[in-house]
Amino acid sequence: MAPPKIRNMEEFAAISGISRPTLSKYFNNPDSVRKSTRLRIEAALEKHDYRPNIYAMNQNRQTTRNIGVLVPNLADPFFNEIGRAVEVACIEAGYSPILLSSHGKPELEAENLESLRALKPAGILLAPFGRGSDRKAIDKIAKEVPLVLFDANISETGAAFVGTDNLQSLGLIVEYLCRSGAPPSFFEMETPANPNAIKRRQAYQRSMEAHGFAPHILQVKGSGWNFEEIGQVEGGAVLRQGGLPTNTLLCSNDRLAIGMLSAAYKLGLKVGHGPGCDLRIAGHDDHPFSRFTCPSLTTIAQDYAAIAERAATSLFRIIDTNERPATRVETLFEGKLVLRDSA
Amino acid sequence: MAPPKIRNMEEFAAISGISRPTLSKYFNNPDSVRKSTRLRIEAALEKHDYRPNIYAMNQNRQTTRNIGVLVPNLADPFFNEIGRAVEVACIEAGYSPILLSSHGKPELEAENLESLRALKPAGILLAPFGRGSDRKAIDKIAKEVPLVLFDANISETGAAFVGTDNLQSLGLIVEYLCRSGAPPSFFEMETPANPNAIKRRQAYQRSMEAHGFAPHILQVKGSGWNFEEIGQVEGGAVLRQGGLPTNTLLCSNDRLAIGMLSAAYKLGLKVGHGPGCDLRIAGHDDHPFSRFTCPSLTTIAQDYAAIAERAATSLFRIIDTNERPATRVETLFEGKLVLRDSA
DNA sequence: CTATAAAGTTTTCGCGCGTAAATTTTAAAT
DNA sequence: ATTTAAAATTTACGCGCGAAAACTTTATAG
Repeated sequence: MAPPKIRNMEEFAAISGISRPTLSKYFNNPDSVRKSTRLRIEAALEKHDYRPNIYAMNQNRQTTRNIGVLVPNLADPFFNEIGRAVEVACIEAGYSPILLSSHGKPELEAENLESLRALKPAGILLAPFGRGSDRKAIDKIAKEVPLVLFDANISETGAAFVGTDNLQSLGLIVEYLCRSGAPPSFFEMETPANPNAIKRRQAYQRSMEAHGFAPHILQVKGSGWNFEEIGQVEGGAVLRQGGLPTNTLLCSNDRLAIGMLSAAYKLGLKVGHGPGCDLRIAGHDDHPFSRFTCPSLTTIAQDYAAIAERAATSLFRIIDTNERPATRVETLFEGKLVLRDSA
Repeated sequence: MAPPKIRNMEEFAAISGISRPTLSKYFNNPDSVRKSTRLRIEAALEKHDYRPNIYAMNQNRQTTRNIGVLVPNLADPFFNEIGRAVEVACIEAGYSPILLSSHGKPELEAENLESLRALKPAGILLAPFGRGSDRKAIDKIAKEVPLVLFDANISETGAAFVGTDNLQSLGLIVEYLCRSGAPPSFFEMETPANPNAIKRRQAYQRSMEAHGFAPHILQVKGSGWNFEEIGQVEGGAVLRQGGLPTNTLLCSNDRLAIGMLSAAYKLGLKVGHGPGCDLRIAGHDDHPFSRFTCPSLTTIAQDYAAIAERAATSLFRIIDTNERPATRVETLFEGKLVLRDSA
C-alpha cells in the first residue's frame, strides 16, 4: 500500500500507467478491455485500493447498475428469504441490488418507489402489496424503469410477473387432506390484502368441488400483518365456538396457522393426524418456523429460489435487450407438499 | 404539473424565480433560508415536482446525509425490529438511513462496511457479530467515519456502545425462576459468537451464586444462526438424556428456547409452571414469536426502542459537533421480565 | 511483411451540483 | 427615515467522472 492515497481516476491512471478513459471503460465493464490490460489494472488495484467515486460515476450515466428490490415486509421470513435470493441473483449478474422493505405499510410502498426512482435504477423488482398498492404509482415508475413483479400479481402492471401457482399448490394440499382424512375447511382473513390469498380461496373452492365436497370457508376479522395474532385470537374463537363441519382446517398461510396452533394448544386440543388427535391444521408457504411449531406444520413449500432467480433473469433480459417484451409474461412455479405432524 | 419537465436546478431556479445557490441551500437545509422564500420554493415544488440529482449532490459534499445501518441478520426478528427503529430515528433526524444485513455471515460484515464506505456516509450504526467480526475492518472505517455500536459490544471499538444490561436482565429472570420454583440450568451454545451470550452466561453464574445455588451450564454443539434447529436437536438430546439437576431451564435466547419447546413437545413433556407440568423453560429477548409458542414463552424483553433511539442520537451528536467524545460511553438499558406460560 | 481491425491514448467537453466571494436586496431595529 | 445585519443574487470555479472524436499503438491473420 502506498502512503499517498489516490484521490481520483486521473491519479490512478498516472500511477498505474493506464489512460483514464481505458480505466473508465474497465470500471463500467471489465470485459470491455483486453485481457492483458485488465490484468495490469487489477494488479494496480491490489496495490493501491482505489475505488471510483460512485456519485460521480452515476451522475452522467443515463442508467446505473443499481437494481431496486422492494418487498412489503422484510420482517416476514418469506419475504426475507426471497428478497435475499433476489439480492444474490443481482450481485451474481453484476448489478448492485438495493433491498427495501415497506414494513407492512402500503403507503410506504409508493414512497419507497419514489426513493428508488431518485437512484435511477436500471430496473426494479417489486413484490407488491396487492390491494393496498398504489397502482398508479407503480404504473408511473414502470413507464420510466423496467419493472418486474414477483410473489403477488397485479394485472397488466409491470413487464412480467413471477410467482407460485396457487391453483396447483392448493389442489395439492386439498387432495392430500381429503385423501388422508376429512375434507378441510378454509381459514382466512375477511379482506385479504394479498392477491395470493384470494387466489388460494378460489383454488380451495374449485379443488373441494372437484373432489365432490362442499367448500366451507371461515373468514375472520383482522387486517394488517399481525397474522399470528389474528390466527390466535380469531382462530381460537372459531375453535371455541365449534360447529366446524370436519376436524380439518386449512389456513391461507403458515402465519395464520401458527396462531391457530397456539390457540388450539391453549384450548387443550391435540393437533395432528395420529390417534387421539382432535384437529388437523395445515398451512401454506413453509414458513421457517413451521418446522418448530407444536406440532410441526404440514404445509406447502413455495419454490422461492426459482421465483427469485426467474424474476431477476426476466428483468435482466429486459435491461440488456433494452426493450419491453411484446406480451406480458406470467410465470408460475409449482408448490411442493411438505408433510409434517399437524395434518 | 407542467409538461416541460425540469431537468436541473438551474431550470427550476428560472421557473421558480429563485436563484440557484439559494435553492441549493434550501435542499441541503430548508431552515437555512428565510421562511418567506422557503414557502415560495415549496409552492413551486408542488407545481413542478423537481428533485435534485442525488448523485450530483453527493459528489462534492465531503460528507453526505446518509447513515449506514448494519445488522448481522435481518431475518432475525430482533435485528429486524431494532434495525427498523434505528431507521425511523434517522429519518426523523433528517438523515437517509441505508439498512444492510450481513445475512448471518460474518465475512459479509466487512464487505458491507466497505460498501458503506463508498457511500461516504455521515455516520455508521453497527450491530456487530462480535467474535466473528473483523475487528481491524471496523477500526479502519471507524477512523474515517463516526461509528456507534449497538446490541453487541466490542471493547474499545467505535465511539460509543448502546445495549442491554445482561447482568441486570439475567439477574431478573434467575431471581424469578428461583423464587417461583427450582433454580434453573442454563442452556446455550458451546462457542457463542455473540458477546451477549457470554455475558449472559457469566451473569447467570453470578446470579445463581448470589441466591446460594450452584450454577449448572449445558453447552451444546452448533454454530451459525440456526438457533431453533440447534435448540430442537441438541435440546432434545439433553431432555432425552435426563440428569438435569432441576426441572427448570433458562435458555440463552428465545430462539434456542423455541427449539427446545419444540423438542419437549415431541417428547410428550408438558412445559409450564402449573400442576402436572414436567418442565419449565424460559428465554431471553422477547422474540415476536414467543407469544405464540406452545406454551407461550416466559422471557426478558429488551428495550430495543430505547437502544435504537439512544444509539442514533449518540451518533447524531458526534456528527453534529464533529468531534469524537473524549471517553467512549457505554449505555446499558434494563430488560423487563415478561411472564407467560412456559415458566 | 503487410493489411486491417481492435484496442489504447490524447484531448476536450459537459453533467448537476456545492461552494465561495462580491454585490445587491430585504427585513428588523434604532 | 436611517442604520445595520441578515438574506438573496450574481458570478465564477471545480468536483470526478462519462463520453465522443481524432489519432496512435498493438494484435492477429494472410
